[in-house]
Amino acid sequence: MLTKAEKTRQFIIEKTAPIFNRKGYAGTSLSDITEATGLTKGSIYGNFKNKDEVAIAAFNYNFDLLSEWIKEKRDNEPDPIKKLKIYINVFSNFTDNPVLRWGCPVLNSATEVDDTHVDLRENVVNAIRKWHDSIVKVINDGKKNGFIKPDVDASAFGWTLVALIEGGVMLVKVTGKINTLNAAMNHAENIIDELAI
Amino acid sequence: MLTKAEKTRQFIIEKTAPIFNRKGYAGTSLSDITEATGLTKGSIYGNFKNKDEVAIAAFNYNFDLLSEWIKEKRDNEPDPIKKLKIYINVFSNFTDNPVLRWGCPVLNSATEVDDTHVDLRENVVNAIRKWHDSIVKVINDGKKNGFIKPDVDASAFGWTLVALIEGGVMLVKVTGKINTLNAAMNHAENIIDELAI
DNA sequence: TCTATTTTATACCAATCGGTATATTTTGTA
DNA sequence: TACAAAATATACCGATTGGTATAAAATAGA
Repeated sequence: MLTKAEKTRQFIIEKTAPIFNRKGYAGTSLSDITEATGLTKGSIYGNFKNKDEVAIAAFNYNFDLLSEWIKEKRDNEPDPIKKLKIYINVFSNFTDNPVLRWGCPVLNSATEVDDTHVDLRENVVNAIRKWHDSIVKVINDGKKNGFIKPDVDASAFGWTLVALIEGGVMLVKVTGKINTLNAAMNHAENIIDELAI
Repeated sequence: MLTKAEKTRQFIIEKTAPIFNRKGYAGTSLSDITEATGLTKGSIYGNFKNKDEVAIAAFNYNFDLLSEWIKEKRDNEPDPIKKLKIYINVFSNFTDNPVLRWGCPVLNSATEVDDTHVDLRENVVNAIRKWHDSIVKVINDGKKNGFIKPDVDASAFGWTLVALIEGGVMLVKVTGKINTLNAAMNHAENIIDELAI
């Protein structure tokens, strides 16, 4: 059974995760946190060491939520080509996703995090690596099962795909023009199709 | 002749531009500005209305510096395919560039700027548009002169290229692994080659 | 139900934030 | 060189920042 504190901790994470994603680490203040939760500073600091710890928990919560969203759709799809297109689909329809609606946590955190927030940075790098690994795995499985060309550089393709997605998300977020993201995602779909044997 | 104030204004911009690029708008404080310039608040506010105005001037200074860096190399190159590859080359060797060494101003500002900083946002959007336009122009000129396939969607290609570049820059900045950017840039080179007739 | 422990609230801290009124200094010109 | 105007420095403002010591309240086990 969850103790009161564990429940409160989870409650704080859930309530502040969207705020950290939207306003960033530096942009989210303690008063933002107390306001969103209805709790006081004493309660926040009783459950977290400092703001960094809340930020890290919030980032991981956001990333896990997004990963789960993708994983569900991906696992229902046997064809590796279609598996890869799930990523494109999710980000193309980013407004449907409760996390992405307020921006991509990876992109938002990645640009903000500098050398002063070492712990948060480590978590972001780890998240990106997990994401990349999941793409590489789909490709390698696809090779094994004869769906994807054996000479494809899975790692390089993975980074290219992530770059296209994140760059596209950045463009649509700042310009407000969906065609910017669409252009990048259409291209991504094309290069995914070219992986097929 | 430049008045004293005009010279000071320029001096403030030059000294703070790298800081705004590295630490972001919210992350750069007035004391960062006074420290970097050796001036006092009074002098800063005598030449700028507020911090926003300094941030905007710094962003435009960074972007113009980067644009000029690219334009010089691009104008020396008659072949449109090679012209396009200049963009890739500049970002691949981002450590050589005095602006990019501290991050891409477009990427850094784009993710941070929200609805509260309308003016800065407008400047960022404008910069991205200029960048996109310059790519579109190279492609259209290339079509006219028979170097580039006539059925290429110049606008879509431009957004795809920008997405690849910015996504790649984000990846290398946060992971510290150059192969992430290289993968995206190698792919970009390939799709540029495919434009050729 | 009593009590020890955990959890939350209150009240405060020094430091820093962006910004401004005013005094001082520097500048360009007559 | 004198003097008005422009530019810079000083000293301050209230608000907010992240954080903490301690008191009050809620919880859980006996």
